[in-house]
Formats: sequence, C-alpha cells, structure tokens
Amino acid sequence: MDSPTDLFGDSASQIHAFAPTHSSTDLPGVHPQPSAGRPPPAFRPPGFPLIHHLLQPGGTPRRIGGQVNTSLSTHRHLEDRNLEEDRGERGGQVEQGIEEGEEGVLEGDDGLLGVKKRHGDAALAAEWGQDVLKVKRMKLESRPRDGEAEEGGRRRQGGREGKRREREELKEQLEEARERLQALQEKVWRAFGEKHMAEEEEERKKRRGSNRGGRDGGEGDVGMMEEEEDITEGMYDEDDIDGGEMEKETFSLLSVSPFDNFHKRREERQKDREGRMERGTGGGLHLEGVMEGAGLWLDCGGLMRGDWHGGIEDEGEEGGQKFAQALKLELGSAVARVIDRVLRLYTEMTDFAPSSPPTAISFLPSDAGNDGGRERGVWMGLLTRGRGEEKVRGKEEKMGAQDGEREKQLQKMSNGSAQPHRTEASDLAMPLAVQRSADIRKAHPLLGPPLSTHLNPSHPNLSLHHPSLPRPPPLSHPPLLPAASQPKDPSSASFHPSSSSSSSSTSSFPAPPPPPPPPPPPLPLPLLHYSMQQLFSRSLHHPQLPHLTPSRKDYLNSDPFLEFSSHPSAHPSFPPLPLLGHLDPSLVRHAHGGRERERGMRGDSGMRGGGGMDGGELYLTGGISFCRQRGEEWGRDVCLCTSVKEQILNWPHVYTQEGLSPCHLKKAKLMFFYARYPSSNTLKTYFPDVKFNRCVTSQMIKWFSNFREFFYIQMERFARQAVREALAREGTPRLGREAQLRVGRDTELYRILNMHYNKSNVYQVPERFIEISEVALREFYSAIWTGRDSDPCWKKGIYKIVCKLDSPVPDAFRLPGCPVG
DNA sequence: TTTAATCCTG
DNA sequence: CAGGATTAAA
Repeated sequence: MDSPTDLFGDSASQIHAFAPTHSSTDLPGVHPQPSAGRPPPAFRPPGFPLIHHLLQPGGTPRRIGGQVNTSLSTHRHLEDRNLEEDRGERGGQVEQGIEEGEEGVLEGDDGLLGVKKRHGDAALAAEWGQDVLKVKRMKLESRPRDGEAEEGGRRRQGGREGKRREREELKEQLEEARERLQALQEKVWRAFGEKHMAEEEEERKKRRGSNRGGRDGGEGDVGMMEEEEDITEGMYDEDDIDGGEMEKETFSLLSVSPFDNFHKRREERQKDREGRMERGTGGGLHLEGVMEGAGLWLDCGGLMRGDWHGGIEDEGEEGGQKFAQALKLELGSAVARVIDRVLRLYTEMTDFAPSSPPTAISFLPSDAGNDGGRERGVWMGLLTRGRGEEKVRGKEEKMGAQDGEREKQLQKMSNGSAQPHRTEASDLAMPLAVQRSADIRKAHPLLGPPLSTHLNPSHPNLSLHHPSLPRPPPLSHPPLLPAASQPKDPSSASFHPSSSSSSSSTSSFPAPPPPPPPPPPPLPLPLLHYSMQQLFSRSLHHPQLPHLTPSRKDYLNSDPFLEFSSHPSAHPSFPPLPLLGHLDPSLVRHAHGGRERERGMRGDSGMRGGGGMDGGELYLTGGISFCRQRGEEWGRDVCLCTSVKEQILNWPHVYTQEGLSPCHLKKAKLMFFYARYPSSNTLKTYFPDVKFNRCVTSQMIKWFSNFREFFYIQMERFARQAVREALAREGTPRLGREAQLRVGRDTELYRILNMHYNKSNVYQVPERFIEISEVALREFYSAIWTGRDSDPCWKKGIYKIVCKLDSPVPDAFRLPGCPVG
C-alpha cells in the first residue's frame, strides 16, 4: 500500500507483471494514454487524475504523484513507440503516422461514442470479449503463482472452460450497451441543434461509406472523429474549467460509482483496440492488452478488486458476467451523466442568460414621486449632494431618477467581482464562510467580538437579507421599534418638544412591550467579516454558471492572492492569510486597499466610515471602512461593492457596534428635526447601539454638520428666491415676503427638507421643525434683504439663532434602531 | 493643543 | 456625505 505500484495489485507478481514500466518495445500494441498525447489545455484524460486517487482504498495522495508520473513516463515511451510503429508499418508516412497517432489519442478519448462509430461491426465485441477473458485469465494464472506472472502472456490458453459461452454473453451485453450508447448519443446530437444535426447526417453517411469501404477506414474516419472531438472535448473542457464541480462529482463517484473511473479507463482501452485494428494488428492476444486490462481492473479500486477476486474464487464465469453487468450499468449511468452535463451546459448557455440570474437583485424603478430632479437640475451642488446620498440609501429608499446610476454601479460591481473568477466561490466558499464566520471572529482578534456580544435575535427588525432571499419591497421595512413604543401621533407625541420627553417616556419608554420574537436569522450575516459578506455578494450577483467557471489554478495563481500570501503585513487591517486561505482568494483582491479596484470604488460613494478599534481590534464597521486606530493612524478603506455596502449597511444594527450604518444615518437625520446642534453626549444618549469612540463621534458630528449645511443652503436659496420674487413685485415686498417665507407642508422647501432628512417618508416631520425652518428662512431673507450677506460672517448670527432653537429629542430615539412615525 | 464648526471640494 | 483646510473657541 505504500508503493505506487499498489495500483497494479497487491501481489508481487502482479506488480511485476503489470507495472506500466515496460519499455516501448515491450508494448507494441498499447496505445498511449491520453494525458500525454496532447497539450494540457486541449485535453485531460477524463477522470483519471482527478478521480483515480480517490478511488484508491487508501486514498493516499502519494499515489497521485506516482500514478501520474508513471503514466506520463509510460506515455512518453508509448509516443515513441507510436512513432516507431508508424515508421515500420507505414513506411515513409512518418509524419502522417504521428499525426494519426495523435488523432487516435484524441479521438479515442472521447470514449465509447467514438468507439462505436469506429467499430460499427461485431469485431469490436469479439475483441473486447477476448480482452476481458485475457485479463481474467491473467489474473487467474498470476495469482496462484506468484513469481510467474511474467509468463502470463504465454499462458493465455488457460481457463478455456465456458469460454465460448462467455464470449457470446459478452457479445450480447456489449451490443446492448452499444445500442444504449447510440441512443444516448443521438440525444446529444439533437441537443446540439440543427447545426450538429446536419453534421450528424454527414457523419452517418461517412460512417456508412467507411463501413462499406472496409477496414482501411482512413480519411473518412479522421474527419468524422474530428467532429466527435468537438463535443467530447467540450465536455472535458468543462471538466477542466469547472474544477469545483468536478471535484464534487469526484466525491460522489467515490461513494457511488467506482465504475466510472473504470468506464473512462475502458474508453482508453477501446481506443487501443481501435488503434490496433486500424493498423491491422487487432485480434491477437497481446500481452500489453492483458496488462492494460489488469491495470484497468485494479485501477478501479477496492470494489472492482473485490469483485475481481470474488470472480476468481467463486466461478470464473460469474466474474465475466459481473463484469458485463456492471459494465452495462455503469456505461449507461456514466454516459447519461455526461449527456446530462452537456445538456445542462448548453441549456445554461442558451437559456440561462447571465443577465437574469434568479438571485440577482432587481432594482425595479419605484415611484418617482420623490425624485426631486427639478431641484437638482437647478442647483448643481444640491445635485451632487442628493445623488451622493442616494447611493448609500437603504433598499427601502426610493430610487427615483437614480435607477440608471444605481444600475450602472451594480453592473460595475458585478463586473468587477466577476472579472477574475466568477462563481466558484459562491458555491464552494459560501457555506464555508457561513460555517466559519463565528469561529473566525471568535478565533481572531481582528475580526471583532464574538457573536454573543452582538446578536440580539429578539429584535423585531432583524431582517437579514441573505442573497438567496428576495429583497423586501421598498417601504416594506418593518418598524424598527415596537408599535406601542412609537408615538402614534407624531404631531402630538413627538413633535412638541416640551411634552415629548415626558409624555413619550410615560407611554412607551423604557419598557416597550416585547414583540413576538422573530425567527432566528438563518445566517449571522451582519456578524460576518466583510470578506464573508463579499462571498454572499458574489453569490448574489453571480449564480452558478459552470461553463463560465475558470480553472481553479487560475485564481490560485492570481497575483493578489500570492501577493497577499507573501505580504500579509502589507494589509494590517486584514486578517492574515490562514483565515482567508479558506475563502475565495478573490476576496483577497478586495482586501487590497489602495489598488486600482479601490480607486475605482472609492468614488462610488458610500459612506466611509466609522470604524474603530479598541486596542487595535478590527470590527466590521457600518461605514464599510476598517479603521485601525493606532495613535492617529487610520486604516485604509476597504473596497466593497455597492451592493455589499447596501447589504451590510442596511442590516439593522441591533447590536452595540462600532461604526455607523445607514440606519444610524437615517436616525440622525430624523434627529435633526429636533436637534440641529446636538452635543456628543446627546448623540451618545440617542445612539445606545453605537459604541462611540473618537472616530464615530467625529463622523456623527460631521453628519450633523452636513445636515446643517444642507439646511442652511436650502434656507439661503429659498430666501434669495423670495427676495428676488419680492423685488420682482416692486412696491409690495412686504406682502410677497409673507407669502414666500412660509414652510408649510405644501411648500417646495418642505418637500426638499423632508426628502433629505426623511427620505423614506415614514416619519412625520414635526411641526416644530417647520417653525424653525421658517425662522431660519426669514432670518436669511432679512439678512439678504438688508444686504447683510455682504458680510463674510453674515450667517453666523443666523446660526446662533437656529442653535438656540434646538428641541429635546423624543425618547423614542433612545432606543436602538430607527424610529418611525 | 485639542476640538469643533464652517467652507470648499469631490 | 466625506475629506481637507481654515478658523475659532476651549
């Protein structure tokens, strides 16, 4: 078992007799194994390198190398042998002989389909039956006489009892199998459509002609085989490409069908038969055929070996029957499997357009009632601001006129993540990520606190958006607070600042009725490291397209992967490679902050944010960024795709987390209705689910600074507009002012403000805010009207006035999540 | 010096 | 909305 030669049996004689170390001259009739008959990209022997080692009883990896090396070296000999043989048999047509030898390799490997065509008569059946018997006899003779196995070739006349009957049975079996194969093959042809149908017709003609023409076959066969190669090679190319699937299939085969390997090996053998027959040497009992057959058997692993021994020890005839039955079954299943794969391949390529993945997010245009495009068109600054915000708005936000842009972003993201490797991670790594997420976070200090500190499964708004789940429709966001805890009438409960604190606290806070516990989240996605989330994003946007899956070695050799492997320290804010090594290596590409991908994404929007670390720990931050707080140093931003941002940021943060999410942003905007100048303590009070640090505090203060900026810009803008209109109505500025300086709920200014701070419109704008807005508007109007705006500091007075108008924030804001109402 | 607000820019 | 620069206050 410790030697690669175990492949060829467990007895020393078998090892000696069947080891494929014969020189080329020893194997005049053996066709080269396919793996070396062609450059790797064009062909790989189906199942042999991938499956074989798994079929070994021990499954020890060393066998792989031994087997491969052996086969390769044997191959080289065989190729040489082919050359010599061609020289000897075809005289001066050396080059042609080589070429056809190659053809034989290629065509023979496409398996029974090709075999059938090239051997449309009973000669194959006879030949095959002979080979089976040869193998069997070889086993029978070599086993009891260890040490004499090398003479097996000379003892080919032994065990002739029942031989004829066996041959007849095997002939029948073979004919059955061939009929099935033919039917299946015709299915394949039909699946390829009219183009291939035409080729099929042509091929049939050729075959008929070839059969009529006798055994010299020749040119017509070559042409025909080339057509076959188109298909089978495509099938095997799929294997090459779809390493993951191949691997899965390998595992299934390991437990289900060791005959599959046998089947594929048998294809090779059939091809050898063909080669010999074409050369006019078929029919004889050659030692190489026996040895190969033995190798074939033994390569099939324990099951086959057991069957073989059973056949020996019980009755020789049953062995043959077993073989025939098993062959029949396995041929059918294996070919059917291949056909299924081909059909699936083609149906996916034709019907399963990548543009319509079932799990892809579809940003359907929502109602355009909140577009606000007019304002944006007028004010460029507002345009950019408005757009910038919408890029990070949650899914429940209305798209308005930004659908196209978001679609572009989505597409860009999609392209970006799909560029190097498309789907394999989504299939292979996603469950891994799910399984490992908790452990990783627990195990690695850079990945944040353990789950238990975050998870709050009882929160009603713990709606996790697994990529496989459909996104909730816009505005279907469930309330973030228990219904009873929210002011039913915002105008009374939360609008009046004087009563809000007392009344709301008595009604709902701090003991909201316990909502019915929602079902636990299927996946702790919010707790995943962003790389995990990236996996989900990839799976979200790139459903399985096996025909697009690149070879595994492609991404294993991808530069970012190796680069990161070599220099993990270059990315201090990223987990070390051992963790990522189990993930899709393309994730590492995303971890390369400051590279071209990031440069492309940074401008995309989003809020960067607020992440922070205590003691150098790394957390998933609501603002996407990873912040490494070491002294004053901030970590580089980590690139995330827009949809990932949305997924991450829109997860309700019911945990105390570092960093700010869009929910926090939304809440802050609603808070702006009450407090334009909140202190940091106020913020800490009303964001209990945020673990404040310097970074987060600064970001939130910056938020309010931006809110104020927008607010004052609007005030100034409408004030100036009122002044212009007043001046237009010469003589009656006073009346115009009264008519203009109003911020009712029916005014454009109100609509803009509501759109900005309450975009989802789920919160009733407090009347007090409208009053304060009117105050600010009039102050601006007054300053502009009186010409004070010529003073560079003319706004400061207005700021001071507005600052004094802050109201207490309703207690509902003290709860985590976003208040609605 | 630190903090924060504003202004400006992207 | 964030970052940078500037300014002013603590």
